Amino acid sequence: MATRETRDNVEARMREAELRLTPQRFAVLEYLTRASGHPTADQIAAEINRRFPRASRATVYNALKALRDAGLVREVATEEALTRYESNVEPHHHFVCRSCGKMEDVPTGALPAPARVEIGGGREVEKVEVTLRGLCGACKGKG
Amino acid sequence: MATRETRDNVEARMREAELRLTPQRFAVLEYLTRASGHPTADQIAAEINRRFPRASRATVYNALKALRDAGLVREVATEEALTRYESNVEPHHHFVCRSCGKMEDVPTGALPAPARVEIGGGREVEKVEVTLRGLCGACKGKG
DNA sequence: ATCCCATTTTAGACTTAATCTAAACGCCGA
DNA sequence: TCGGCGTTTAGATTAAGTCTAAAATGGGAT
Repeated sequence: MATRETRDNVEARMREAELRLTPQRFAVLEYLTRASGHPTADQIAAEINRRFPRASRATVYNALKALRDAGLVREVATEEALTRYESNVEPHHHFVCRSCGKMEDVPTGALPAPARVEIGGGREVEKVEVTLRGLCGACKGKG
Repeated sequence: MATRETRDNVEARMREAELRLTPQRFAVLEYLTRASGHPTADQIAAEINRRFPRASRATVYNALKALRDAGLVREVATEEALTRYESNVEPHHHFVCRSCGKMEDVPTGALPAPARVEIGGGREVEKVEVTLRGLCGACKGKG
C-alpha cells in the first residue's frame, strides 16, 4: 500500500522534473518507489493494469522512457537478451560506445577490479562483469 | 582469409573440448577467432551463410551454445535488450543470481571500483557498470 | 470555470532476437 | 563400411520492445 508520504513524494519528484502528471505515469513511478526488486517492463505493466486495465504496453514504455530521461528511474540491462560473442575467454572488461555501439576489449589491468570478491549476504560471486560506457575515440572526434 | 595455422588451431581446440566437428560449428569458431569485434548472432549467421547458404538460425545458436558450454567462446550481454527498472538512481552495483534470476543491489563501497576511470585510447568513459553473478543465499542453500 | 492544443494514451500491428519442433542428415566410433 | 545418435534444417513460435494513427486529457491561457 502506498502511504500518503510516498504519494506526495512521488508527485513532488515528478513536478520537479516538469513531467506531466498523468495517472499512469504516476502509478509507474509510485510502484517503482515501493518495489524492492528490479521489475521488468512486463511486471510493471501487470501492476499498472491492476489499476488501469486499459493501459497498453506503449504507455508503460512511454512512462519509463520519460521517467528515465528525467533521471527518476534507472534502467539496468540483464543478460537475457541481445548477445555478442567473442573467442577471447581470458578475463577482461568491455567498453561500449553509446554513439556507434562498437564494443571494445579493455585489459583487466586497466582497472582495479578484484579477481575475488566478497560481498557477504551468503552469496557466492562466480564472476564479475565490468562494462564501461561512453564515447569511443572516433565518435568523440566527430563532436 | 583463414590461415592454415588458424584452421588447425580451431580444430585442435574443438577436439580437445570433445565437440563433434561439424563444418558449420567449425566455421563459427573459426570466424570468431579471426573476428576482431564482438559480433552478434546475426552477424555470425550472415558470415556462416556465405559458406553454407542453407544454414539456419538454429544451427548458429546451437553452435554458439555448444562452444560456450565448452568454454571456447564467451557471451557478452549488451544493453539493447530485456531491461529492468529501479528508482534507486544512486551509484551502486548489481548482483544477479544465475539460478533464480533475482537481481539485488550491492553498495558501491563493497567494491574498489573507481568513480573516475582512465583507459586511454581517446575514449571518454561516462559510466561504469559492475555486475556480479553467482548464487544468492537462498539458492546456495538449496544446493 | 472553460477552452485549447500539445502531450499522452490506446489498440493493435509490426520488428527483431531467440527458442522450439520434427524430420532429414551426417559425424565418428565400432 | 555401418548405424546410432547428435546435429542441421525449415519454419513456426515466443517474447521484448517499437511504431502508428486516432482518441483522450493535463494544465496553462483566457
